[in-house]
Amino acid sequence: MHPTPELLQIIRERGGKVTPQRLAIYEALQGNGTHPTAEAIFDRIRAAMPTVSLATVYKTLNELVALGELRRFDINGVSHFDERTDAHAEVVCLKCDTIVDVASPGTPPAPSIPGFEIIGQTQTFYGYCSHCRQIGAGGS
Amino acid sequence: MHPTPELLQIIRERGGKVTPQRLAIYEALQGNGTHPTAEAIFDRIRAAMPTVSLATVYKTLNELVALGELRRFDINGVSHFDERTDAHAEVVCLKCDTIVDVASPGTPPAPSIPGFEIIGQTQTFYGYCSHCRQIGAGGS
DNA sequence: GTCGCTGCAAAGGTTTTGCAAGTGG
DNA sequence: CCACTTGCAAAACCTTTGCAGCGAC
Repeated sequence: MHPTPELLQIIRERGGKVTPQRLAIYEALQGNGTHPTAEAIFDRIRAAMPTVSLATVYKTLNELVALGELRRFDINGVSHFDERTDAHAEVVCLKCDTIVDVASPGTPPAPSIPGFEIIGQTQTFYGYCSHCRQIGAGGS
Repeated sequence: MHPTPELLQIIRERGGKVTPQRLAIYEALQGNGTHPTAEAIFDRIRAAMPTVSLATVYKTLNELVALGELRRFDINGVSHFDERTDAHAEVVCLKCDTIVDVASPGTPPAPSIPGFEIIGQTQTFYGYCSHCRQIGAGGS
């Protein structure tokens, strides 16, 4: 994702408007290695902007996804957003659904599938975070 | 995922019962590189078992996930199920959401995160399949 | 002043749940 | 027979949509 000033320019160039809501959402996304949900972003900006609506957050996030500035993916029926669109690795806790970016242990080469155009990739590691392991993440 | 006979044994050992529904669902999952949705499984077994319900399919699939026999993940708000739980690579079409397993171009080493227990991994490649590219998948 | 954006509330689609009836062991 | 499962339908959940009013430019 581009830094906020560039995002504002992109919006302007497309005939869009720079609103306080967009600004707040862009800022809330910057420097995030935690892949927040729409609701997490919502809560974050509501502190400074109590009247903002969840629908607006969704619209703005989807807009960024359409612009290729954000990657969206679902975990257990909930959408998460990743400001990184380049190849990287992430770790997912199967219990609390927390997702954390990690240093890629080595970018694997892209496979060649005839006719398929690859535009991005991630490595995903599943497991249990230290917090959930202490609570007890094993069977049942 | 284990082959059907072993799955039946696992169910029995846990005090469960071998029902025609479970049998049909296990069979429908075997040899699948396509990561079907619950509804896809539902349609598949309904041909031979018209009275089966979608709720039963969900319950059975979730049961297999809890047993570690199946991996579940969401694409655009819809759950897909993968019979492979080992490290492998897959390709996702961003337009039609089709997911296909591919030969892993090389399994990357797992990163070391203190306290985090890694139990599985996948490499995911995003892009557009040949079919969707012909229709026109670019911006718009 | 215009056009796009916001916020509200209601709709939409998928997945889960509760419970009576059915069935495997 | 008893306990586990099934199937139905309703509930729950997240996300999207429609529209009137507001605000950026």
